[in-house]
Amino acid sequence: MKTSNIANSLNPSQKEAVNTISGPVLVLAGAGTGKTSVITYRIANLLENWISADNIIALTFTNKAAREMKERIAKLIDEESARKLFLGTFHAFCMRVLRAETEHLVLHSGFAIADDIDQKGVLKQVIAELNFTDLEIDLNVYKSMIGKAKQELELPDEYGKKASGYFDTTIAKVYGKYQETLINQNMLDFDDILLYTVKLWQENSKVLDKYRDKYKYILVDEFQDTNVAQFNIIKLLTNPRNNICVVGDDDQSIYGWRGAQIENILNFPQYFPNTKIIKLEQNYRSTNTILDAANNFISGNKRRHSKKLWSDKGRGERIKISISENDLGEARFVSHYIYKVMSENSDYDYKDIAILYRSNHQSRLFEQELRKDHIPYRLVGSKSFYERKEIRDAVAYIKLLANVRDNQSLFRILSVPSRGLGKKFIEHLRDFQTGNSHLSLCEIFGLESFIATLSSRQKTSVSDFYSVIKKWSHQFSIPGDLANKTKFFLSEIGYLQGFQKIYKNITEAETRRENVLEFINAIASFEDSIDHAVTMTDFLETFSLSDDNDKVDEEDGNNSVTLLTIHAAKGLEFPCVFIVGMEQNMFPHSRSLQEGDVDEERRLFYVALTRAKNKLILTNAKMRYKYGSQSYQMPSEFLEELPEDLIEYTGQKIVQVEDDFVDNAFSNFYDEFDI
DNA sequence: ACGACCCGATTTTTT
DNA sequence: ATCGGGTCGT
Repeated sequence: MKTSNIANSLNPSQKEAVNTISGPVLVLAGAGTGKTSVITYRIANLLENWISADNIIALTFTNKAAREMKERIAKLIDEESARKLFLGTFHAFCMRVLRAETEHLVLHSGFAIADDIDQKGVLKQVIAELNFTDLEIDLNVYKSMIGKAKQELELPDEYGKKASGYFDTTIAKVYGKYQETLINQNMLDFDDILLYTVKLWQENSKVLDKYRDKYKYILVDEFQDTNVAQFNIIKLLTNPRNNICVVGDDDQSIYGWRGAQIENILNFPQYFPNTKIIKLEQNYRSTNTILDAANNFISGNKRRHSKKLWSDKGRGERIKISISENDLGEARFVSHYIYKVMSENSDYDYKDIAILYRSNHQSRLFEQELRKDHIPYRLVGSKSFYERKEIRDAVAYIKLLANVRDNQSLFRILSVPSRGLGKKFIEHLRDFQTGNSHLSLCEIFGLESFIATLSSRQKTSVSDFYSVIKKWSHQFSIPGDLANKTKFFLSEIGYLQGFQKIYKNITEAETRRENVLEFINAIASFEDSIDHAVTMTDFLETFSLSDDNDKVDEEDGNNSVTLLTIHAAKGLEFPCVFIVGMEQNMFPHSRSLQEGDVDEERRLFYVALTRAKNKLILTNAKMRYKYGSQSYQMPSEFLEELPEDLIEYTGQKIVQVEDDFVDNAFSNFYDEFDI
């Protein structure tokens, strides 16, 4: 890459971010300010300065971000360097470390990643074993408390030691046993991936030094989303050189509920003395009307690095606000408005339009109305192909093969299709294991002494099942030919044959079977994408660590309106954006109002506003059905903070109002709006 | 073992 | 309204 190249394509702040090679750098990259360009050019510039590609590590949160950056970098530098540098997610990087350092871990080689469902299964089992079933603590509470502890690097005994109340001690006990169970099954969960890496490095300086020596230049994307564990990974890796560049936007920190510590970016200059702070404020996306509204709104938040976005895109149109009588009216307004936009602007396509909402369930009415009006749409983040029951079952089968100690997978598929081995049988199996605890449940199937305790019908079932598992786990220990082997295995184990038995509706059975075959195709294309023979463990790891967008076939490079949550919209942009459900308790969400932490909710609105390039339409309804009954809604408090001169109210003549709320006391709240 | 029925919850979800 | 989980009856 030529230095002149940088000069031509970057603005002065971006250049500074690219050219400040050593020492800690904090790049505050507002929405749409060319953050990705900075990271990619910065990497190119490091290489230009004779820094070797394998001394560079760039960490992202999503595979998508990593992929996009790789593509951009590939255009700037030579392919070999692009291959040598590490550019990937925190989790992918840490898995690489853990696989390489397995000897220092409590896990054995070939350990597997427990997904959400596995975690819940293990928890359920643990709670039962501890006789905590009647404690009225929801499974998800255990899960999130344990997750939080792990993200904050607290191991079970530390957590137990500082636990005081009954609640905490209960969580501590479950946490301890949960961890034990996972380890016994040679598994780790997502949070463990980070936790184990930190602990490994903290406890083993030789290992840490190895990685410190290797990765001399560190870049982190979306830094505002890092949690305690991730911050520690960075901090450990960076010392003592401190050649670290983090890029992020505190105003777009919307994952606090998932453990992200906004303090990491707010206090970065304190954590890393002599930090150079670079603000990117020139926006390449939106009109100044939109930016002013966003700037003005977010300046209401106290704890933030101040910045003010601007662009050279002129004033643009005012932001529209539409108030409908009810939720259906709102959906119809949006659908009709889309029609209007499309007919008035020949340069707009359906794909230029997005409908953003706070919670997923809000999509329903919009889908309904868009369908009615024959407007093509696509839903982002709905239940993916891989969440379907039949796919999960198929995955459980191959997970069991790759790791016979995976009890959750065993339980899942033991009765799919039914083999006469049900709840009673599992109980019996568990009892038997108590005396043979060194063996996994699946391995017990091969024990003569166990077979002897079964009825003749069960004997046949168990030995048939076990012999197929045994045969194929041997087959799968040889790398390569995964898709074919999977097909034969699933067939022999009776799964591919069993669909009519599982799903009595014939067409349903056929569809599900086709889905599984499609999944096998996905395995095949994974194999094709790698230039050497791969193992099932390789596939499963890539599968577990990949996000749903990856997994979903990119069938639609199509032209349709996008429906998605604001969270899912982060990082995206659209010429025309609708933000719907602008009502108190919807947005801001009632939960955040109860918990008194509206700042993150405000940042979420900021993210929503800054998605729009030209047209921005905010809508709400005076009444909507909530949980099956009517609820009168007040307008969102956020609307009050939009400067008068940037907005205009838009009529709703096209909306046929079904119900009459004129006498309703709540409608007074709308008097202040001059419609 | 499996399906019918009841109850309760119900924000967001990068890996 | 709707979904998932759990229980109960067959």
